[in-house]
This record gives sequence, C-alpha cells and structure tokens, in this order.
Amino acid sequence: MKLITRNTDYALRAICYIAKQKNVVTVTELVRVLGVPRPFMRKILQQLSKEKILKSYKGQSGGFKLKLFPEKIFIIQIMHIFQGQVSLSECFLKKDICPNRGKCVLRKKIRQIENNALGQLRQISIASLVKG
Amino acid sequence: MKLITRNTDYALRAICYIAKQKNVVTVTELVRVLGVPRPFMRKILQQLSKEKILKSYKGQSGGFKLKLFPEKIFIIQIMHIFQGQVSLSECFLKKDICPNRGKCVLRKKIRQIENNALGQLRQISIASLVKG
DNA sequence: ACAAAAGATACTAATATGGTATCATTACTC
DNA sequence: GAGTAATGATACCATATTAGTATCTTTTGT
Ligand code: FES
Ligand code: FES
Repeated sequence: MKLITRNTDYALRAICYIAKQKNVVTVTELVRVLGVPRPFMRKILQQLSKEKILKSYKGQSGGFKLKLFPEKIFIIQIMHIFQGQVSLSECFLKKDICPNRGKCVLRKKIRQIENNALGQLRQISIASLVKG
Repeated sequence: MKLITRNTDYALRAICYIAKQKNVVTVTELVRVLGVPRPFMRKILQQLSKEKILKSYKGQSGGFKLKLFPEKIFIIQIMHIFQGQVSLSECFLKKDICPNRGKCVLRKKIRQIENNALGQLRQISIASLVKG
C-alpha cells in the first residue's frame, strides 16, 4: 500500500529540480536527471502545467518554470492532481445499513488519522524540500 | 485515494460485530447485518481465521468467534492482512540515480508522516471501537 | 443419512496505475 | 519563411490491484 504513487513522486522531484534552476528546464534535461521514461515525464509535466503549478514555454528553447514560488507549492496539491482527493474515511457500507454515521467510532478514529496526515502534508512545501 | 480498502473495512466491521456477540456468528448473520455479498464475506472471514484473528467452528451450528481479546486486535493488523505492508516512503527512482538516500529530505518528511499514521493505527484496538 | 456450517481453490470483472504513440501547435533561428 | 526543437492534446495499451464469483470438499450436530 502506497500513500504516494509513482507519478506524484516523479512530479515532486521534477518540481524540486526545476525550483533549483534559474532558467527554463526541458523535458530532455529532466529525463536525463531523473531517469524517468520520457513520454511519462512529458505527460506529468503537461498535467502540472495545466494545473498551474508550472508555466510552460513552447517553441525552440522552450521548457518549464515554476509558476508559483516554491514556498507556495505543497505536497498535498500535487497528490490531489495525480491521486485525487485523499479520503480515508469514506464509508463502504450501504447508506441505509449504517444510519448512525455521526456516532460511528471507526469512522471518527479514521478521520482523526486522516486529518493528522493531511495536516502534515499541507505544511510541506517544495521550498522546505529544496533547502535540505 | 483510499488508505483503507473495502475488504479491510468489511473485516473491521465484521470483527466489531463478532466482538459484541456472545455466541459464534455465522456468515449468514454477518451478511444480513452488514449487507455485504456473501461469497466475499466468506472469503474475508476465511482469511481472518487463517491469520488467527478469528476462530472458526465447522459443522452445523458452527461459525466464528474472536480468537483474541478485542483489546489485542488492532486496525493495523487487519490492514496488513488485506493490504500488505503500509509503506509510504519507498523511493521510486533507480538506486544509482539517488545515491544520497540518507540525506533525501522528501523521503525523511514522508517517513515522518508514515510513522505518525502508523503509530495511530497501531493504537486503535477493536475494543476501543466497540465501546462507542 | 442429512443438513448446515466452514475450508480450499480457482476463476472472472472492474478499476487504478503506469506507461506509449502520434499528431498538432508554437516559436526561435537561420 | 523553412526547419527544427520545444510543448499541447489525445488516444491508446499493459500491468497490477481490488473486488467479487463459483464450485467443490470437509466437518459436525441432529
Ligand atoms: S458503518 Fe458507515 S459510517 Fe460507520
Ligand atoms: S530520491 Fe531516492 S531517496 Fe530521495
């Protein structure tokens, strides 16, 4: 079981790399640095640019830059993009079978854990990763 | 993205229900109470009994009981059974590309979150769920 | 013997993940 | 303004995981 999938992971590393560069970064360069399959990397970067995390420049000598400051990008945003809403506490039982959702202890406990983890993920910015 | 899958969820609820009963509980009863497909429920219970969480009784008027006290069964054990090891912090990059695993900030941060979540999961017993 | 339970095992369906492939568009360079 | 080197868009494919079915065997109380 993984909390972070491969594309999120690659995306994070790509963003970190880009954050450290002064100029635009091309897919070619990222592929060389990260050793990730080129078409996959491309797809990931395109998604990130569609989601306004990266800014893209077409044409010769184009590439990608961060659209936001590294302090303004958080792990959880990237997870959302590639993994959808992180929801640990959705009830799998039919609605009419567990009518007392409000009192359900299991759900409450799990929601607690969720909130903790999300709280932490919300605080980890790209900036804090790059500094290390 | 789900931290807890359907079979873990069903297993937890089944265990909770069984914990509350005095006598053995049959699949038929659980299916009625939880509204889960019968063959699926059967499979789940069989796994639980193979993993020594439940004790099974064959033959007429057979069924399942807890093998351990509810205080001794923890959510994380059930997750292990159905979802394998929970590992958030495995590195997806090729080993030779990120040689400085020790210093990797991303990895360290994620490991932190993992430890937190696992710590909490390790503490939630069936007993604490049933009390509510 | 019979019925009602679980055990074992193999199979199938649906969904999510991890990619490829291809063609269109943009923009710098000469 | 043609060529080239970049991204954009989109459709497709492969694999793994999750969710569930089907079937047959074994056990045991009556
Ligand atoms: S059983 Fe559905 S919310 Fe707890
Ligand atoms: S990049 Fe592999 S451990 Fe951080």
